Amino acid sequence: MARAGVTTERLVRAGAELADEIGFDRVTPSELARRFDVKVASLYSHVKNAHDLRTRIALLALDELADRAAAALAGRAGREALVAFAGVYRDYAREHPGRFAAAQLRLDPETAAASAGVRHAQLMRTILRGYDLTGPDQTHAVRLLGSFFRGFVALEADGGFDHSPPASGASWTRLLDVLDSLLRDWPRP
Amino acid sequence: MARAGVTTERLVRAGAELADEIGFDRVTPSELARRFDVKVASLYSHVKNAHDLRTRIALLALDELADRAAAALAGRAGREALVAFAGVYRDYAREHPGRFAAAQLRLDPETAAASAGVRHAQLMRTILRGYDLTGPDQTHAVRLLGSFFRGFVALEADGGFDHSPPASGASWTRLLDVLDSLLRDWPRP
DNA sequence: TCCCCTTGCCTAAACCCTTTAGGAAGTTCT
DNA sequence: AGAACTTCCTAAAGGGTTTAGGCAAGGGGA
Repeated sequence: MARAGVTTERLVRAGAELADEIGFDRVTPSELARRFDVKVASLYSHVKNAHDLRTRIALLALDELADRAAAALAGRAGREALVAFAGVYRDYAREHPGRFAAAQLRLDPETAAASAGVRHAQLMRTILRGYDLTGPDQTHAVRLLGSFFRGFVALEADGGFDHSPPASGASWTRLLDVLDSLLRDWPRP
Repeated sequence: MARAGVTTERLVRAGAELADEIGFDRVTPSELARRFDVKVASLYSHVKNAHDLRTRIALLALDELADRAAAALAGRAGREALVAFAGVYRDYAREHPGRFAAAQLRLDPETAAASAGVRHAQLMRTILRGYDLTGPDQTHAVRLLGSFFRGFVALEADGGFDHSPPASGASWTRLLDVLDSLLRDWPRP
């Protein structure tokens, strides 16, 4: 009987595609098996279980995102870096809604520690090198940016900005300006 | 045969409790039926289907949140209002993680329009009455606050701030100060 | 080349969740 | 009490998840 050539690698990659097509929550071993024209049970040699599959997709997404962010930040600083990083983040969410949803899967602490989430934190600190922030306030600023990016993109994805002007893109651009200004002129405690 | 006294109301309320106990994604008709000591099929007289149940829980959470926010904002303005609103939001997420997750369920446009989400937007505008913001920048500011609140609380819930100091609470307090300062001194375009 | 061993995929089966159809028992109103 | 309605039930179909056990394809070694 001919082999379909399923591997963990290909499974995860296909799962990511599938997530972008039909939504991360509908990515199931069953659906994937259908796509590979293989019986469901066959997947369980490559992936521990459904949760394992979803976790691997999440890790893939985090990795891709960190790769793009790193590329975008190369050679930039300050405002330019901020805008570049933010653009990567938002574009990824729009191009790959399923992967982006996956990236927000809650990971258990050990998995999270080994994930690209750590790289993300590092990259954010890189952005701030262009501004004059030190000590705890640097961490606070990282958290402000991270929260804003994540919150904005999530709200946008949920259509939260659709039913009143201005368009979400206008807010995005303007708010990046505002944040740049805030970082340059960070209030003293 | 004795009746269990199931109603849509009690079902949704129990579903919300359940969400806080075991997570919103694990709230299922089956689990609820077990809690009410009733056969699963019996629920379908009170609730259209699983999705309907989840939507109702989401609407309940949005309503509760708006109620609390409205109460907290009464008689406050400016910085005080900002801190009060933010506190309500974060406390609710910590006290009721399942309900909070439910509140972020993606609703179809009609349902969303009829939800308390609209009240939320209104309340945020109330906060800004204490600051000197008009026109599009007022909307941008609302979106900044909404994105930050949502993003921060989500990241905090996912344990994103757990593995490096300072504690997330310190960032929260400090960042509210920073945002207050930003709103008072909003940069010109 | 032949054998063997690993590995990929299969069948079978158990279990749980969702949803619909149709029926019986309890409740309410007249 | 009888009619009408509501609540809850049984039965059954349809999927998704997961494990156990088996057959055969493909690669490595004698």
